[in-house]
Amino acid sequence: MLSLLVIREQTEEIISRLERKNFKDARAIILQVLEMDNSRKAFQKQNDDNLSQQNVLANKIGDLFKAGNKDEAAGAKAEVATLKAAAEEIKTKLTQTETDIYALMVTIPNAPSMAVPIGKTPEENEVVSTNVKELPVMAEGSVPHWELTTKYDIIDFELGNKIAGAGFPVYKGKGARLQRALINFFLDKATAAGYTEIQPPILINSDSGFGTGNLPDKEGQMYHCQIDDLFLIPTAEVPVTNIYRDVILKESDLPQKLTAYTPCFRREAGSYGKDVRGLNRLHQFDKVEIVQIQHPNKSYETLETMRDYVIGLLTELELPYRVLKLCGGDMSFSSALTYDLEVYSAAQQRWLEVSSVSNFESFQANRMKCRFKDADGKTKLVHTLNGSALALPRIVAALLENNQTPTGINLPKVLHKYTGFETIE
RNA sequence: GGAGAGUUGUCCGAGUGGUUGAAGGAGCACGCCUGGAAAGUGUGUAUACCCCAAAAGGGUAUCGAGGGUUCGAAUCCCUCACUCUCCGCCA
Repeated sequence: MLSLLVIREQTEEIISRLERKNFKDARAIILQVLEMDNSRKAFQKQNDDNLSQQNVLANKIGDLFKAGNKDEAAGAKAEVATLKAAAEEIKTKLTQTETDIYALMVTIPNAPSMAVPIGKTPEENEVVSTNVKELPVMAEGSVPHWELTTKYDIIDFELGNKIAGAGFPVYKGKGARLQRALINFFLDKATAAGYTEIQPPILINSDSGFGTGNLPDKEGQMYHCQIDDLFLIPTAEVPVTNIYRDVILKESDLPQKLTAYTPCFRREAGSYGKDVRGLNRLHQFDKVEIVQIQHPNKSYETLETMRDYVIGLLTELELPYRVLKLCGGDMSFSSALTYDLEVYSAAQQRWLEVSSVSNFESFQANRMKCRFKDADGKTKLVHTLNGSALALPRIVAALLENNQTPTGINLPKVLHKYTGFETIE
């Protein structure tokens, strides 16, 4: 969530940034937060003063008892009782105000960077770069990936239905091998780029879910193991970023760069139709994630680096891609600036999102209490960033569709040493 | 799953009701000492919120988490979480 300090100090800026995300009544809500915070301060002052007096009396009573002065001690006890009675009401007001502020704060999305394009729908996202001059047209006889997977018997959706349900495909033979190859390729590349590989838990508790902004309100997106009150991760971002929950780093520790491969689980409640056909949208999928914890002054240049890193992956995979800077209306709740990377599927004649790279600024850090000590010894919130590098299913879909020939699918050269084969036939 | 022990600051570790935010030690930072270093020595070394224009200074809270007893709790009671040991089960 946004930090109250920032809201207080940069009120106008925050309001105009929130308006960029089409956040309704941004001004009214921010001003309300400030007003509530002012009453909170007043209540806290009263409460602290009251407690302070109680402490003074408690010490005095101790001394009186030692001196054997029981009568005076009894008088002081009566005074404390009076203070306590008064404290109860103040304390209630304070707690209530804090609860109200918190309830309001968690509903406020992150304020977008001023670089975010204004807009409401995905059509208003800004294309910032692409390696596609003209949209490729598929050769005659080309088919979408869900036909190819059956033709070559590499992914079995029906079998997955039997075992778990729709959206849980079974990868077989070269299909399974291709998954493993991509995971290794992505992890090797990330390691070479300076990221430390992590294998995190793929179940998380609610504190972790809160830290990255997946809870509250987005429970519906995650699978929940009720007996143990644990959630299956929707992305490695959650366990990996939460490594830094309640941590105070040294300035020299920044940046922290981590990568992790995990399966990801998403309920995708309400999704249906041809957009979810085949590999386009799954309940379980594989993804390699990159995460950075960075100094606030450097987070945006880091975001560019991470975006370019992902572009490098797509280039090596020889896929047609484009990079979008998301407009205010299409951004996630927690993000301050997001680049989406999409690959073109000529067989489906549509762009498929394969990566989302975001700077959360201090939004997650504030929830997680991840801070660093700056040169002056002051404790400040870090900035967190992450990106998919990459999500497998749509990459696989694009690889299959774009590289199909009548006799088989030719895999890009970089993958050969990982797969151990060059074509799927 | 059964039985027992434990959870204190960056770390180790004292502390069973009264200036204990917390002894002592280590580490770290800065200074002195030194030709330089080690040793020695001095000082400092949590987080959040609040008061104060700011600094200085002050207040409140925090000894796993939450609740209770008490004028007063790291210290007593209850609940929960986690860790360790032994037994059982098991990839």
